[in-house]
Formats: sequence, C-alpha cells, structure tokens
Amino acid sequence: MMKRETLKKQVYEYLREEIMNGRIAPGERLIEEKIAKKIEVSRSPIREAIRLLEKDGLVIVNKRGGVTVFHPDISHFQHLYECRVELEPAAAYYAAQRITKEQIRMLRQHLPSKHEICRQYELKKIHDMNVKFHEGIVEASGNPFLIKTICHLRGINSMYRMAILKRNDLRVELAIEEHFNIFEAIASGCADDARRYMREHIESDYKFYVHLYSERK
Amino acid sequence: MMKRETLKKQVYEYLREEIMNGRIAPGERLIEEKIAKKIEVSRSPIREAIRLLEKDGLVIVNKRGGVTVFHPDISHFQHLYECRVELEPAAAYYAAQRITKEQIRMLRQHLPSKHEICRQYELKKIHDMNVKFHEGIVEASGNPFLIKTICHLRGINSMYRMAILKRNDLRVELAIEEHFNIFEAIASGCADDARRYMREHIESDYKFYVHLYSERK
DNA sequence: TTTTCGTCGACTGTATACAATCATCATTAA
DNA sequence: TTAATGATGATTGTATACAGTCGACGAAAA
Repeated sequence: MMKRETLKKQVYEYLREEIMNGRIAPGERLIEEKIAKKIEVSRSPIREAIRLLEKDGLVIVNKRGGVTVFHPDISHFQHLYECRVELEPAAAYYAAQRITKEQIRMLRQHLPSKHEICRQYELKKIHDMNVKFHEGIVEASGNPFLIKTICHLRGINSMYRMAILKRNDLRVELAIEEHFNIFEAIASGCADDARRYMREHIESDYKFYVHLYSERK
Repeated sequence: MMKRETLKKQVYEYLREEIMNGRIAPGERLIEEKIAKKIEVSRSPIREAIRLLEKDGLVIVNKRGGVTVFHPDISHFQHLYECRVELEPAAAYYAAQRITKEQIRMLRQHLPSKHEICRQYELKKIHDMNVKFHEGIVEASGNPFLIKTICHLRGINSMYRMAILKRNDLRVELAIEEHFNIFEAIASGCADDARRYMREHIESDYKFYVHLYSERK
C-alpha cells in the first residue's frame, strides 16, 4: 500500500498546484465529474478538495453551485497589502515580547550570512530563507488567529505574484538589511521597533511589486 | 416543496446554533453518523456542514479525522482582540477615505438618537444597532479581505462571549459616545482620527469583557 | 500477573447511484 | 418572425454501500 495520505489531500495539492502555475486558468470553472474522470478518483474527495481551495480563496463559488478559479487583479493586490501591513507588524510586535530563546536561534538561521550574500548565493535559496524568516516571526507571535490569518493571506499573495507578475522577480537583496533590523528588534525585545520596521518592510515590498507591475504593462 | 435551501446549509445552521447556545458542549466530539441518525439526513450534507464549522473555527479537527467542538478560553479571547484591534481601526481608516454619501447615510441610521437613549430603549435593540454600525464601517472600507477576515473574527468573538460570559452583558451605553466620535471622523474624512478612535473603542471593549470575566470567576 | 495478540465495534474515507435543478435549444403556436 | 413551451444534457446535491483504520477489550501465553 502506498497510501500515505488521504485522497482528499492529494487532490487538493494537485489542484492547488495546477491553479498556481496557471495550467488551470483563472476564471475557468471546475467541474467535479471531469476532474474525477481525469485523475481517476470518485467525486467525493474532489468535492472536499474543492472546499479546501475555497477556504484558501483560490476558487470562488458562483450562485448556481460549482466554483470558478479566482481571477486576481491589481486592485485586489492592494487590498491584500492593506491587510498584511496591519497584521505582520502586529505579529512582529508580539513576537518581540513572546519569542523564546530557541525560536530566536531558529530565526537567526533564516537570515543569510554575509558570506552567503557576498557569494552571490542563488537568489531562489535566499528567497526561501526570507519566507521562512517571516513565517518564523508570525509563529513566534504565539497568536493562533494571527498565524492562521497571515498564513492565509500569504497563500493568496503568492498566487497574485504568480498571476500578475508572471515571472519570478524576487526582491531579495533589498530585503536583507530590513530583515536584519527586524530580527535585532525582536531578539532584543524592542516590540515597538519591531512593529515599525516590519511595517516599513511590508510597505516597501508592496511598492516594489506595484512598480514592477506598472513597468511591464 | 418547502426546500428553499440546501440540506448542507440547514445542517450547518442547526449545528452552529446548537454549539453557540451550548447544547452541544465544548470539547464534545461530533460523530457524523450519530448526527445523521438524529436529524434524519444522510452523512453527505453533514460532512460538508462540519467543514463549514471548521472554516468558522467552531470545531477543530483531531489527528485521527473527526472533529471536536472548540473549547474557548480567556487566553484565546485575548488573541482574538489582538487581531481585531489591528484590523477594525484599519477598516475605519480606509472607510474614512472611501465611504460614499449613501453609506454615510446608512451608517448614521445605526447610531441611536438622543431620543432613543433617553427613552431607555431596549438594550438589545441598541446592541443590534451597534453591531450593524461596525459592520457598516467594515463594509465601507471597500476591502474584501478586511471584510472577510473581520467578519470571521466577529463570528468567533460572539462564540467567546456566549461561552465565557454565559450571559448577555451588553456594553451598550459606554459605547455610544465612542461610536459618535468614530462616525464623525469617518463622515468628515479624518482617516487618522477614525483609526485612533476605533482602536480606543476596541481596546475599551476588550477591557470591559476581561473585567467582567475576572469579576465572575 | 503481565504481555501479546486477535477480534469486534465504531468511525471515517471513498465510491457510486440516484434525484433535482438549470441551461440550452429546437419546435410549435400566435 | 417571435414568443412560449417542452425535451435533453450537463452538473451539483443527497443517499447509501463498502472498505480501511484505530481503539478497546478480552483471552491466551509467558
């Protein structure tokens, strides 16, 4: 038996992937039975997987039942950031007050060393570290609602990046120094600084993507 | 035919109600088949209804599959407010910038008149107006993510109130003046004031409930 | 007495069949 | 020609049957 995970989860991962990389186009309708035939499972796990996608905001339900792949646009991108710019700084604020020594140690590992930077490390790798850094901070906030909500927004966010930018422009080098400042503030328990630095960080991240978008129109 | 809504939705409403008023106790496990037998529908709509409850945070899934009714405690209540105190002021901030004349008119209707206050209007009625007032502001923010997230938090919030306080203590009179200030700020487009007033409002709301809770322990 | 093993019962995961609804399109009547 | 009506197909909602898994309990062996 090679059945380590439920079909529901497998189908969910599959659809999520297909949507994220655009093989299922935004606006396209998801037909339970067609998917069922295509990947050869019954409708039950598919229905449930689709509910998960709905929860992620990756598909939207239309009146008549049935769902349609979410179609992102730049105005929504702004709305998304209006949320993130409130929640992530708050997470940093509480993280500065609640983070454990162990978590500090973990967090530090997600900062690239100067060595790595000088070496022109693979951008992709540094980008992954950055993501983990953010996740670590949110986790350290110790607030399950913050964690859940931000995680949710981040999922949609990456979808926007995929859909709007259509290429992997990573704002990597710019972010490194900002990350250092945030880390220092959190590690030393300066909650207000942590909040402020994080807010500036998110704001500049947003401006970067907007600029990129307007540039390539 | 008296079948206006799907069974899924009916079951969802039913379970939600049962959980909210405590007839299904916190910590209790929900067994699909038992519910199915009890209310005489098949397991399918029940499964789906349970997923909706899960989305609401009213039940939590345990490893082995199956769900358990969420068991609120005061620390989570604090976490909830740590989110609200960021998001609702942000909603007020954007509402001040984006609210339409029509929405201002609507919003004003959810402020009790002095006449109503003097008359010792039913507390419940004023409380309902207050809820609508908050909803109106969030709506006026024009940000679907803010709307969705805050709405979600509010649902959980009311569950906490039910479960923790076990009575309908409504912080009504205190809130009225705060609401007036917030309204004025939004209607006159003073976004920063709107944000600040709303933040103070949420904070004092939180303090009120904490005080009430500690008092009756 | 303790441990191990196996059976049974209770649940959930998955498949499948059936019912209901809605859209489309053609056909017919005005 | 146009509007109304009815048939057909596509798709989701709901019921139900079956399979797999885990835990509890008890019996047998050490």
